[in-house]
Amino acid sequence: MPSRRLFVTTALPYANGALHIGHIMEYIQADIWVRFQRMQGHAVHFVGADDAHGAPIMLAAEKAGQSPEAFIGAIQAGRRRYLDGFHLSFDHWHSTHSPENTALSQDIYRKLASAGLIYRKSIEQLFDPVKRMFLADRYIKGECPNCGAKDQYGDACENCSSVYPAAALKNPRSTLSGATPVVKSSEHHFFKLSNPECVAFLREWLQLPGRLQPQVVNKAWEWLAGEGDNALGDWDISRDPPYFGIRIPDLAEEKYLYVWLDAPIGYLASLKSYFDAGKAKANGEARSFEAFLSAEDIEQVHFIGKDIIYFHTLFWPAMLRFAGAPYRVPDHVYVHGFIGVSGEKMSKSRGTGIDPLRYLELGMNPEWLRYYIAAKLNANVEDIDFNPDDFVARVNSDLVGKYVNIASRCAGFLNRHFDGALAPAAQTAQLGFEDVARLGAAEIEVEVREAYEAREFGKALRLVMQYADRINQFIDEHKPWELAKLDEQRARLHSVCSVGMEGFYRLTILLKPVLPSVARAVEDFFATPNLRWGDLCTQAGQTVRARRIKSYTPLMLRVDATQLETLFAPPSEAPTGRSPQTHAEHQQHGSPKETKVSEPISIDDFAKLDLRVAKIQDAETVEGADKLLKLTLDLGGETRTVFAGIKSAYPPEALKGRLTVMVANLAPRKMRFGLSEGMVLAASGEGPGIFLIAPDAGATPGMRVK
RNA sequence: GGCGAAUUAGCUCAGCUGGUUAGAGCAGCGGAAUCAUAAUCCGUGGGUCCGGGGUUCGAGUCCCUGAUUCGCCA
Repeated sequence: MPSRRLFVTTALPYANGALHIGHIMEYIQADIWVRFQRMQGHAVHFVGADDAHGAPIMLAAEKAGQSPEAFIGAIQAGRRRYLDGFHLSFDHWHSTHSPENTALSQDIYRKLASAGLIYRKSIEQLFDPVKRMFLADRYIKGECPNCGAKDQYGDACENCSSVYPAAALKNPRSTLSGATPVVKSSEHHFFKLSNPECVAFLREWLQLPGRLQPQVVNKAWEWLAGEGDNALGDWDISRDPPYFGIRIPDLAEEKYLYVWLDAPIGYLASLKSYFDAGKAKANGEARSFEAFLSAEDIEQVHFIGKDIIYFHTLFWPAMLRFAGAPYRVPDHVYVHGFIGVSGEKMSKSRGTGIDPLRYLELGMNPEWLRYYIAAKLNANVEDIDFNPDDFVARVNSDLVGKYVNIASRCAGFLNRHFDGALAPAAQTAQLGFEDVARLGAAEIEVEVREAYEAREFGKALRLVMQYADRINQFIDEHKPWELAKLDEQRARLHSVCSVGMEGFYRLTILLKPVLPSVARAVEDFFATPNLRWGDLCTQAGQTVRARRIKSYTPLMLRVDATQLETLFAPPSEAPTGRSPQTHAEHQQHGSPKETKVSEPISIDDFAKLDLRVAKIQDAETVEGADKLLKLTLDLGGETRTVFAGIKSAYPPEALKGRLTVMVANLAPRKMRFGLSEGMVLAASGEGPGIFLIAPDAGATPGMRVK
């Protein structure tokens, strides 16, 4: 069988914030697919990188008092914890702010220019005279020219839905400096996407059967085939200084490539860096980066979220196609939906998100999440929902109750009575059991394989769990616990438990793409390293390699409901300006608010907050909660109980008698440990440490903070 | 406003090109078992397939229309 050679990427996370559950979901999806491909014996080169350029990062760094390089460096340094924590098997992780990306981006720019696809045109834009920079629509606010609504962004009105150029806003102001912007013109560089040859190419590229999901083709086709006002426009790919990005080459004037041009090139930059570091060679790829990239036998596969279809199905293939060799167009762009929590869209500020790092810090098993997400994923562009009760039920029932339980219920007998040895195949055959585990696997093997290949993970896992059901039924039917009481049934006992174990072994292979760490433990348990798909041994007469087990220790624990409670406990620290779920932060005007400071609110909004000075009467640890302290707060007459996630920062004794500030009108929240009637304010950042807010001397409990 | 997607049991979801009494897992209920991390096994109730029209011998599946939700566009 000719091995496939795959170059796989996930969307590059924007380097202005921590990874969130949406990123992790995408990485899990891609990682499962990649691990599955590796188990088939295919060569996979799986890379990621940080998307590190653009105005939002420049401004965020400035605000943090850091150089952009230092800022993105700190963000990038934090990635490893997530990638390792969730068993994400990237072969390499790089950054778009790198020599490789500069060289490749400039090379692609030059090639597009010499292909005649880049032209220059002067455009007028609003300019912030204080910050001395041009303002993207997201940095301008004013009154809607149509309905007069206040505080509208520079592109569209949220109130009346009308659209307008930023310059049309009444009383515009820069959200960066507060200054009134002025109109100023500048020469921009455009990529001529409307070029007939380019459009023709895209039509053909989009339509290749199997390249894209049908929904994605339809969407892209809509953009491509638009006419009149909906016609596909050319793409503005330059930015004026100050800008954190890559210089446009061969140009006296200082201009930069728009971040969305160099971001996808980051896929290639990461691959190049991976080759240059010798890792490709170590991974069995002898060719050079250029030779590999342009080779016929390579499949280039991108996993992305639905928010960035536009860039990956229009600009990206067009850029690559018209830049020419050694660049090649993507073979597949696989698109997934978003993940929500309990039916709500993700929102850190509303406390409904799941912080992946917190998940890990609570000691929750990453493979629970991998399994749960896999069980809900299919090949469609559909949003999925994280439902805590569903999560507990699925993980505990499928993984612990069904799968791991099989090993647990057979291992005791095998170790006690047979010193861990599995029964010889011949004996099992003689008793008529030989085919139960093998046939069960054989029946689903092709379907499971095809489901993994097609990213229908939910379907794959449904089939696998059916097989686990069969093995449990088999054990139940033959009742080893009764056989164990009768000496003359020894052979029968041995075979029944061995068949159960062989079923467990095969289940492990089928689940290995999803549960790599459990699989490793099982490989050790059977002393059969590096299980591959072929180890299923589903052909008639085949027996699995494993013939002996070690002593059994629980391979996976049940989800502890208190962990989930804590995971969803309202963050007691101040909201930390997390990035939203989308991967397209730096271009989506729909979600511009999270870069550094939250969207402005009115004084009325603020007035809704009833902040009070509170005296901490009592503070105590909470049994069963790793991070919580139970605080009894005196509001000057009224007493409140609040659970705060500050245990790591403050010993309870140190808090007693202190004054702090609490949100007094926060809706009470029922937690496992009791009712929390508000929250205390504390500061925290990317690094460790939680810092409780305290009023100056003289404040007394019950005073309102405003 | 235009275009598109979604809406199936308490929960999470399957249902391919229209074809017999609409399925699974979990939860529920009733039993069995006690090897196993109270896991497992057997049985069972439960659905105007969002509403309303229509096409058809036959529609969850196709068409029209309305509602809700979510996208994209302008």
